Amino acid sequence: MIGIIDCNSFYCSCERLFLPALQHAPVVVLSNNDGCIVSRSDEAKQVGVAMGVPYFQAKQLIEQKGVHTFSSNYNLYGDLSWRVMETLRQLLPAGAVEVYSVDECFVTLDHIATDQLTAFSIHLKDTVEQWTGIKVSIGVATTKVLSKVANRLAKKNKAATNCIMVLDSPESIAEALQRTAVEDIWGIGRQYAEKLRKYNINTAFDLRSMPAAWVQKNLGGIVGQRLLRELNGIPSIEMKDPLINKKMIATTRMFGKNVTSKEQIKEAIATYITRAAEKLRRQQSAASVIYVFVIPKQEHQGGKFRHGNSVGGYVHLPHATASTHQLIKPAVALAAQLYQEGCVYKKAGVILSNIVPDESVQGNLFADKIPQQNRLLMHTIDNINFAMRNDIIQFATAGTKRNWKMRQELRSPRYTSRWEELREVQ
DNA sequence: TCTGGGGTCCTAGGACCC
DNA sequence: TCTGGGGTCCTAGGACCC
Repeated sequence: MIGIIDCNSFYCSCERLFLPALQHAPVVVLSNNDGCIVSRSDEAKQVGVAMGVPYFQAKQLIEQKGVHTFSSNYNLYGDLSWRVMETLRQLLPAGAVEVYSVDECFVTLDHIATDQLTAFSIHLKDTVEQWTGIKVSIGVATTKVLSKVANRLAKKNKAATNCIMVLDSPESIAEALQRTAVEDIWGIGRQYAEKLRKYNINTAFDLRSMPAAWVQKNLGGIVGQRLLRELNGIPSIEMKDPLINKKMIATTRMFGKNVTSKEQIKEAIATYITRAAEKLRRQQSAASVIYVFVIPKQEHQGGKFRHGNSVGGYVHLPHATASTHQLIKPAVALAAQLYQEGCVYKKAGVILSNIVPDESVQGNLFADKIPQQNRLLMHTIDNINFAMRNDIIQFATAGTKRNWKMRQELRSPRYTSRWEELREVQ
């Protein structure tokens, strides 16, 4: 059997952990740049704050209902996420935990007898809560998709389920599928949901009984096939090896305010490349393709919000590298090419791809030899930046003023990862 | 006035090969 | 006037996830 373990309102729970007075208060956390609402406590949901709406639209309701608001604090969430996952790794056999996102993981439970699954799930949930202070919900079934169905229902009916649901009989599975709308199935997004509704397929139960050929034709070929098999209890989405490295690494940001000068664009791209290269080195990889893009401000024409069209371009490097300064130069040159005088920019980003393991970087017959002393230099900079604070050492291209940086006006202290921001108790 | 960031997988279609 | 078949590789873009 497979379980999915999911932290309840994760970002909000992290914020509350250090402010116990907010334990039962409505809380929301905003996306980067204080743009949208990305996490809500149950109390915030109850007073009617919707998920994903722009902050400025929800602001009035938030103030009126006394909802506590935080900018996102990824240092804090990342650290607490690690603690939750580490706790689970200690409670389960080696290799049984697949971290799926910052607040979720799949676990294999094949070593637990079927009639013990509920008791064991309670044990996992209680231990995580006791060791980390974070509450989780657990769904268990024969496939990933079905465990997601179980998890969602458990979380929706906390009082009745104690946040745990095990689907271990054909009857319980059928009932759960009947209670799940198509758009709530893992793998069905807006487009597919709309299509399914048109064919009068409204619940997961309806979808499960569709013929394979129909699903193949209408739901993205083999993606749909896999989903259908999973709904029918046949495992078709494998557990992933957590050690597999990323195939692309992106760093992209909205600007805190409108950006118009070429210098600012170049600074931003240099800063993003620095971040992306750090991520690259952390997984001991090197990249040989750099994609750089900028997004101009969209002309306002009423109706639905959308970004302007992204303007971007590639550079293929002669050999893969993880050195910031080897990446920065071509990236900034490309940014300068993309820049257009008189244009107002809202967002920019870099994506590194063609990623290979660092030790097996292919030599290039026609390019100069790779200077090896870079690696030691980069390693030293990473260590100093990690231990002291971000960017105590940085490349000059990245700028010193950075007046384009994102807004984060409501960020809580990084309680668990910075000495100078430790929680103080009088 | 103000709308996030970072990923994965798959498909279709073009270029190119013999 | 007549113009094949089969395959691979690459890229752009779509759909999805949290």
